[in-house]
Amino acid sequence: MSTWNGVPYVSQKVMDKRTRTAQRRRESLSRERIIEASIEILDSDGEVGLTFRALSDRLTTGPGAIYWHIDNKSELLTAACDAIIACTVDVPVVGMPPEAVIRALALSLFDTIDAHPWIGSALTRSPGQMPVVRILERIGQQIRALHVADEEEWPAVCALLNYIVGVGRQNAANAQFTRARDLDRSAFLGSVARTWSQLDRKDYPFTIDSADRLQLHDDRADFLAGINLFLRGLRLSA
Amino acid sequence: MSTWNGVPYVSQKVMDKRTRTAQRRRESLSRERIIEASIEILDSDGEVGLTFRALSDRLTTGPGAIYWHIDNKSELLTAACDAIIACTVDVPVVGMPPEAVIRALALSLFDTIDAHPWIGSALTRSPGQMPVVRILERIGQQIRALHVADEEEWPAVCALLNYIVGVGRQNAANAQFTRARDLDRSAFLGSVARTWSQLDRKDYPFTIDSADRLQLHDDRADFLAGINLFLRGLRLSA
DNA sequence: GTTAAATATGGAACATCATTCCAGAGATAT
DNA sequence: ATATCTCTGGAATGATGTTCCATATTTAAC
Repeated sequence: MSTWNGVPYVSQKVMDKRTRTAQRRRESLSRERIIEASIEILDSDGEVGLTFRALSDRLTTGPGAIYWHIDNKSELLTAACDAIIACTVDVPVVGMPPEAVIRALALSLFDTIDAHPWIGSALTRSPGQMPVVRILERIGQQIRALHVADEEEWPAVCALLNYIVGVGRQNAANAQFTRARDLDRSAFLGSVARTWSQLDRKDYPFTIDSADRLQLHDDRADFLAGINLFLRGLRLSA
Repeated sequence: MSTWNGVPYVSQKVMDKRTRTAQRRRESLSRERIIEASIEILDSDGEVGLTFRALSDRLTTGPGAIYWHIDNKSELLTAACDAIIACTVDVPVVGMPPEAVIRALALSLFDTIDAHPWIGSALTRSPGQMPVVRILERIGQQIRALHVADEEEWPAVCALLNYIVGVGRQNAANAQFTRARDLDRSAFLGSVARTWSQLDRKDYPFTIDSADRLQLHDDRADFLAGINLFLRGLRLSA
């Protein structure tokens, strides 16, 4: 069963058939159910927890049955990611100025990736495909509304998109790094800060001074500050 | 043999002994030689090509011998990444204004990640560790030289760092995606553009209009444009 | 209503990977 | 000379993504 990302992937005919044959299993296997179960596993056990064994256990089936509905693991991750991004990107827009919408959109994405760290890597894995395109489109519409110079439009959207996804991914990596070592956030930051402060001041003056700030800093606030820097730069050019 | 990233990892005593026992193998195995061979494999066959089998074949030894010098694959990737970043970050600074140094630094990193796509993911994998700290320090010093408001300094450095690494990673993912499908860059962009232009204009007006620009755009120029947006925003605040 | 094809299932098998184990070789220290 | 440490490399382990296939169920054709 082949599909294009994010676009309705089952024809109406197939859908009807599947509904009628629901008795084959108590709950018939379907792409939706597989993605749903994948998201549950990803949220509870992280990216490493999603194996075809764990997945077929949860769905009480074998790996072969899953492969009937899904091409491979990469596609599964992208689809799971898209299912969540599709909701995230649906942020109220009514009558807000473009810059406010961009801020809201960015924060919404930040919070979502924070809640589902595995999304970060999934987003990078599938360039030009649905989940990223959803974000691209929303940002693009708002940048257009800002009436930036024509030749600045595309680079600006690219930069924002890359920044948002980039920070999200980094946050995800931090979370994963922390989880893998059975630490919490402050313990993780503490250990990094300790390492930094032991560096040679001659070579790493800035990093050493940053060790303290690192422990106090607020990821979300820093993220927003970066967005604001972008927006300020854009305003100056317009 | 345990080590802290990037800091000299063999005591002088051990080093001496190893030099003396070079006859054990024609070329004695060492952390350096392993990292060197890893970089060669990574550059020629990409991240998926670096397996312990391929590595021990190239070094004509077994996996066990490698594990005597290296803790695990993740550490190996970080070390290989650091070996390259250490050179990359060493960009001439003499008498250039801070903004110019930042631009040079950013472009140097962009080009390096472009030449060694595997660096992109390696950078994200090890938050707070050596390769990233090298970049953090260089950017931090330049932002300091810009005399930004104190509370803006850290967020600005964070944003720049995340942007640079984020774009680098995305570029790497594109390259990997392209390579995995045996395409070249323009073929890849072409297929994405084709997909985009088949979207529903009602929902994706911006993306559809971007399909053409996508094929013509220059990654490096767009990257630099993003850097400039940042710098402009910073200038406005100072 | 019977039959042939299509759809769907799940368990076994396969190839590959990172990693561990271990028997032993070479060098050093006593 | 003997015991200890350093280092090697091949074999074994366990887990993974993916493929294969025998089988069951449903649909389409006659």
